[in-house]
Amino acid sequence: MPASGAASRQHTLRERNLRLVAAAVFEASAPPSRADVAAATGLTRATVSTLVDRLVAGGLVAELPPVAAQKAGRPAVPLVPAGRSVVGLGLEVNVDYLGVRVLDLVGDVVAERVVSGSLHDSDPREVLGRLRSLAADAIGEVEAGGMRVAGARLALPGLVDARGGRLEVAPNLGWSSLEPVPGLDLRAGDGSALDVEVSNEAKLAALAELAGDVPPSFLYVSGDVGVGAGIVVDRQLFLGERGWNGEIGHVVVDPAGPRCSCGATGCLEQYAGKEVLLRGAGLPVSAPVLSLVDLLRAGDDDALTTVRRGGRALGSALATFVNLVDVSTIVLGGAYTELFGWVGHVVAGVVEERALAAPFAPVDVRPAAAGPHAALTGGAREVLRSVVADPARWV
Amino acid sequence: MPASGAASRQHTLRERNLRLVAAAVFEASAPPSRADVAAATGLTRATVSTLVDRLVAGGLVAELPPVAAQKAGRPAVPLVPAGRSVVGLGLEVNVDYLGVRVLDLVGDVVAERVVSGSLHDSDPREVLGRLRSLAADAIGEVEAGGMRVAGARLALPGLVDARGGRLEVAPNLGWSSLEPVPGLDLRAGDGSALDVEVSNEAKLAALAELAGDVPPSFLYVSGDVGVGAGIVVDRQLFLGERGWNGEIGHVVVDPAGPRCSCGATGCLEQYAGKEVLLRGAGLPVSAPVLSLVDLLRAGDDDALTTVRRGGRALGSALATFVNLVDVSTIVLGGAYTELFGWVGHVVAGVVEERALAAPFAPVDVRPAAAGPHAALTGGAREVLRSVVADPARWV
DNA sequence: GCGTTTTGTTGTACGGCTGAACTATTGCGC
DNA sequence: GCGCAATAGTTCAGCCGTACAACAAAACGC
Repeated sequence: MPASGAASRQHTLRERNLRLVAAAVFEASAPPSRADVAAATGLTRATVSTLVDRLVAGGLVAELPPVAAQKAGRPAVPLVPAGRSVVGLGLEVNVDYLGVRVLDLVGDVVAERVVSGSLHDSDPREVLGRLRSLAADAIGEVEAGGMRVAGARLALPGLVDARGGRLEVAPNLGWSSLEPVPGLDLRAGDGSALDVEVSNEAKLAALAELAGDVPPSFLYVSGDVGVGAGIVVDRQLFLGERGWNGEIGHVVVDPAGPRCSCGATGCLEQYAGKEVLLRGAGLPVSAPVLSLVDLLRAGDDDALTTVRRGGRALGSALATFVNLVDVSTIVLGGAYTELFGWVGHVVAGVVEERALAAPFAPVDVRPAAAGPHAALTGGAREVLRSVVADPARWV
Repeated sequence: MPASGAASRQHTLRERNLRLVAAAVFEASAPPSRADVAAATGLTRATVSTLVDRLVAGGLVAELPPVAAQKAGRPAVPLVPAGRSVVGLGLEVNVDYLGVRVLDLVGDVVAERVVSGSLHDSDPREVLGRLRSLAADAIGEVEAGGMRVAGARLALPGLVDARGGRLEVAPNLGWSSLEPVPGLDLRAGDGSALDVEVSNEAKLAALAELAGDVPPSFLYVSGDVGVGAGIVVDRQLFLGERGWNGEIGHVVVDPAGPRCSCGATGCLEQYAGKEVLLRGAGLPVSAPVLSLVDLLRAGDDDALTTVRRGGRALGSALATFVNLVDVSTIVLGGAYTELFGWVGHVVAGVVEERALAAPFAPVDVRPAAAGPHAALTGGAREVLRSVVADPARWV
C-alpha cells in the first residue's frame, strides 16, 4: 500500500515554515529583518518572530546590531546566517590529491587539509585511512572552536550509487566495488557517528558553482583524466535513477576514432581527456595543466592543434548532451577552466551549430567560477544545504 | 527577496493530507477501506474519515457496497477512484492524424475522436480549428453525461516550451513559432475557459506507459518520422530547463554518415527514422509500418538489412543517452513497438556493450505497452494526475 | 446468543498560525 | 525639546485541523 510522503501534523507546519524562514534569511540579497522575512514569506510577524527565535537559539541564524534606517520607526534587527556555528565537511579522493574542507553557513572556509600526490592504482584502505585522519584532525580543530559538524560528503572520481553510497568503479584510482563510509567511520567529538554520503566528484563540483553567479540550471563538465559532468536543474542535482549519469567522457564522438579503455572507439576522453591533451602537446601525462597553458601561450603548434581538436570533440559531445537533457548554460570546470581561453570559443561554436534549441535560446559556455578542489566546496555546501532545508533537526 | 514555496497554514495541512489520502486510494493495488488508508498514511481513522468524506462528496472517490471479509468485525467499505465523474482530455496533432481522447479517473476511455490523414506542411489555424471542433464535440458528449472536464493536454511533434506553452518548431508538420492554446480556446459547458497545456508528443506518450507495469524510471523512445524521447524518473517527467530535452533523433551516430536536415551529418534519424526505414526496404514513405513488418516476416533482405542497421544506430544513441541520464529501462514506442521483434535484441545488444553501468545494472529494453495514439492517453492521464495531486481544488 | 474483533464516528485536548492590540524605538516638524 | 507618525517586534485570544480515547455498528465464531 504505497503512500508517498508522510502524514502532516501540526509540527509538520512548524518544520515547513521553519524551512521557509531559514530560506528567506539564507537566500536574501541583503540581511533581512523579521518584518522583511514576514513580508517575503507571507507569514505574520508574530509567527516569524517565534520561528526566527528558534533559529537563533539553534545557532543557524545570527542577529546583527540594530541599524537605524534613514526612515522613521524602530530600527530593524538584521538577520544573517550564523558563522562558526554549524559546519559541513567536504571530503575528496582524486587522482592526484586527497583532502578535507570545512565550511560554515556563511560560506567561509574554517578548516582545510589537502595533500597532493598520485593516487593512481592506490590501496583504498590505506588511502581512506589517511583521509580519515585528515578529517578527524579537521573535526577536532573546528569542534575545539565550539562548532558543530552537521555531516560530510565524500567525492570520488567514479560511478557512485547515490542511494546506497557504494562505489562501483573508479578506473583512474583503480578502485572498484567498495563501500567507503564504514571504512571512514567518522565520529564527532562526543563519539556519535557522523552522517557521511558519497557522491561523484563532478556532481559535487557542479554544486560548488551555485555559490557564485550562475543560472539555476546548467551543465557542469569536469575535465580531468576522465571527463565527468553534473546536471543541475533549478539549483538541484539531477541524478537519474542512481546517480550514474553525466558520463560524457564515453560519448562516442567518432566511431572511427581511437580505441578507448571502455571497449568502444572514439570516446570523448580519447580527444579531450587531460592525459590525451598533455601527451598531444608533447608533455608527460603527470605534468600540470599550467605547463600546457604555457605552451599554448607560446603558440606551440602541437599544443594548439591538440587542444582545438579536443575542444571540437567536447563541443560535439556537449551538443548531444544539450539535445538530450536541455540546459542552456555549460560550465567548463577542472582542467578546462584553465584552458578556457583556447577551448571556450571552439566548444561554443560547435554547440551553437549542433544544439537544436540554439536558434531559440543561445547556449552560454563559460569557465567555472569556483576555485581549486571545487568538489570539496560543493560537498561541504551540500551538507549545509541539507541543514537549511531541514532546520528543525538542528534547533 | 526570494521565498521558495508558500507559507503553511492550517488549511495547508488539509490540502496535503487530502492529497495523501487520495494517493493512497488511487495507488492502492486493491480497494482500501478507510482503516486501510489510515494504516497506510499514518493518519488516524478519525482524520481519514473526514478527508475521505470530502473526496467522496467531491466526486473523486466512490464507495463500493460493504463486503464482509472472512475475518470477524464490521465489514469495510472499499474505496475506489470514481468513474464518469471528473475527466481529463488528451489532444494530439501528429503527422498523420489528429484526435481527442477523454479518460476518467478509473482510466476508462469515455469518449474519443480520431481523424487520420496527412498533416505534412499543414496550416496550423485550419488544423487547430478542426481539433477544436473535435474537442468541443467530445466535451459536449461527456458533459451531457454529467462529467466535469478538469483540463486538457495537447501533444505536438516538436519543440514545445513547457512553461510558456509555445511551439517553437515542428518540422514534420511544417509549423513554427506559434501558441496553440489561444487558438484552440476550449471552453466548458458553462463557458469557463478550460485549462490547456502543450507538451511534446513523445513525453506524453511516455507518461501513458505509467498506466501499465513499468518501473518508476525509464526512457521512452518514440520512433516516427522524427525520433523523440521522454525521460521519466520516479514516475515524473524530467523536462530539463524548458522541456526541450530527449531530442535523440539528432544524436550523431557517425559523423561520416549522411547529411541530415538539421545541418549535421549522421544523425540517428538518418538511420532509424520511419521514412528512412521504409525507403530502405523499398516501400513508399507513406506506407504503414505494418507493411514493413510484412516484408521482415517474409525475410526480405533489404528490409532486414535496413532495420538491423537502424537498430544498431538506435542502440548506439541510446547507450549515449543512458550514460548521460542514467536509467536502466528503455521502452521502445511508436513504430519501434511493431518492429520490436527485429530491433529489440539489436538495440539491447549494443546498449549492453556500450552503457558503462551495464555491468552493475543490466539495461532492460522492452516494447511499449500503451496502445495506439499513446500521447492522447498520456495527456489525459496527466490532467487527471494533477487532479489527484491537488484534490483540494476539486472538492 | 454473546463475547470478540474490526470499522467507522463522536467529542475533547492540544499545537500552531492569525489578527489585533500593545510596547519599543526611531525620524521629523514645529 | 516635545509630540506625532512610522516601523519593528511581542503578547494574547480565537480558530482550525489533527490526535486520542471512548463509543456505536456490524460482522464472525463457538
